[in-house]
Amino acid sequence: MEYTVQKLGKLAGISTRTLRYYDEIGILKPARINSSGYRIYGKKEVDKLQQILFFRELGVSLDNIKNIVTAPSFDGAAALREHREKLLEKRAQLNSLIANVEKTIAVTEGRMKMSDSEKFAGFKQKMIDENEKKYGNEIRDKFGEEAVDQSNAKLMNMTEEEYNAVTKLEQQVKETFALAFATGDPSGELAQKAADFHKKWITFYWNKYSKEAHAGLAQMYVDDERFKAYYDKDQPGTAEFIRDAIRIYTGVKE
Amino acid sequence: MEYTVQKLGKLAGISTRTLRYYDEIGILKPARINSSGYRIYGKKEVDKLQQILFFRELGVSLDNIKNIVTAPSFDGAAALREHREKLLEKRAQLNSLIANVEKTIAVTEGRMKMSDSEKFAGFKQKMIDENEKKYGNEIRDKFGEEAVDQSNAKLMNMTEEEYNAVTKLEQQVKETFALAFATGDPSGELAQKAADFHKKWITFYWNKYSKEAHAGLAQMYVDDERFKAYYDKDQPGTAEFIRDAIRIYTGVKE
DNA sequence: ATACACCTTAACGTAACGTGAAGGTCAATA
DNA sequence: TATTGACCTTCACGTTACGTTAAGGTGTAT
Repeated sequence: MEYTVQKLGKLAGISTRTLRYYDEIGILKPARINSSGYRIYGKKEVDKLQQILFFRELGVSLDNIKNIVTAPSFDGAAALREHREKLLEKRAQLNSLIANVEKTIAVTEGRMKMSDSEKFAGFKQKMIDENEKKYGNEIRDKFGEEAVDQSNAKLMNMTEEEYNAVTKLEQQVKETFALAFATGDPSGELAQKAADFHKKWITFYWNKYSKEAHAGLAQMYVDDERFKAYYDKDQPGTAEFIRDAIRIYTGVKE
Repeated sequence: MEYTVQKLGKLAGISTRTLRYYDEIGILKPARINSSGYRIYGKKEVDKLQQILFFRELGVSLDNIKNIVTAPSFDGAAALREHREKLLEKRAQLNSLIANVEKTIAVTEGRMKMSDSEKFAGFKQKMIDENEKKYGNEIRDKFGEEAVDQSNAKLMNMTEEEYNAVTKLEQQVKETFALAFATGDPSGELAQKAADFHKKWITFYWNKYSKEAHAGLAQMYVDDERFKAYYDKDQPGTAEFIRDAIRIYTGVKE
């Protein structure tokens, strides 16, 4: 039995364009081309197409399918296991996406209050994620893997009360430094008060405090472009001001 | 505070290309263009970008984000609820994908036998899905919604034993018709035996049998291109042969 | 003067086809 | 025999959200 594109397409439930595309990318070539240039498929091609569509149903990319169905030595099972990992990852991402979307809906609808502990848990996780994504590498470079993991663990284990405290503290750090910046004096009372807030704030994340680490973090606010951009957002020069204030506060000279 | 593309990009953690693209599609235009043609963003744009990225994180398409952040009257919450539905659908698909992949892995690894009841359940579901996708509309047109739903329900409620029986029967139908086709006589003994197998087979799916419906189904094998393609796969003309045999068997004349 | 870090537009590439457009082939029909 | 009409063919653009050169202008420090 021989098939033209349309016949084979109808048999398999796919379009003729798909068959031409499969020919184009070399995943399924017709058995022969007749004198008019028509693609003619035979029994072997039908079977191969079934295989292709089977894997396609499983969400495998055509590129991978090509390897699976053309190279007889190719380990299809291994490819599928790898594929499974990717799918699981996708699902995990999708789950967290859905959780975030639902959270947002709940908040906008006013069904959930800001102090709601469920939302709180979600926000902590999100905060960790964001921290990791934004600064993860730099912080890891500077303080080592272990310290970051411990910091995250600490954040995860915070109670809601502690979380509220640290959030408030963060706010105070920002505000006080903004006010201090206006004075222009990093050794002034306001700036030193801000540096103290800052110390208390990081103490929530770090399990041990040292003047050196504190001063090091402050220096990073200036050195790392992303930190700097963040702190300089409203007032350019804030990052340097913070570093100077903390240097004075800790007594650590560059 | 004003920003060029790179500064804003670093602040927000995105590339300059992304900012230019957002300008291009009109989702985030710079506050102004300076004398050298540089894009200059202001505070308002920073805030808008934050919004955009927030929704982007939730997996909303830029097209939808555009509506959300540009039209002030646009109902963002409603858009999110719609988005949520899409995500849930995606997850459901992903789940069934993963289940199928795992099933396939298990089978290829020989961990699961063909008679395994878990796999059986999955296959039944897959069979229904495939039937629906391939022939659903045509069958619904001909026999009505209810009949199809009942047929599916019947399939779902089959025991494994029944399932094995129906699978075997299907095999017998195919083989016997193939042999009968070789004789060329639709009224011959073999063809009539095949028609009888076919009757028993469809009885597994239908909750009532009638000669007319049986003959009607047979006619559809010829009329519907996809059925025809399926039955003609190995031997062209098989669909007509089956119809003729069943017409004789049921005694229903066209 | 030159180097270097910025900025610009333009255009291709990505995955897997859908959707025409323009033009040849084949069988049946008026 | 000429003409439909249903096939077939090869381009080639559109889809999403950018990444990635390429070619060329701008700004500033040395």
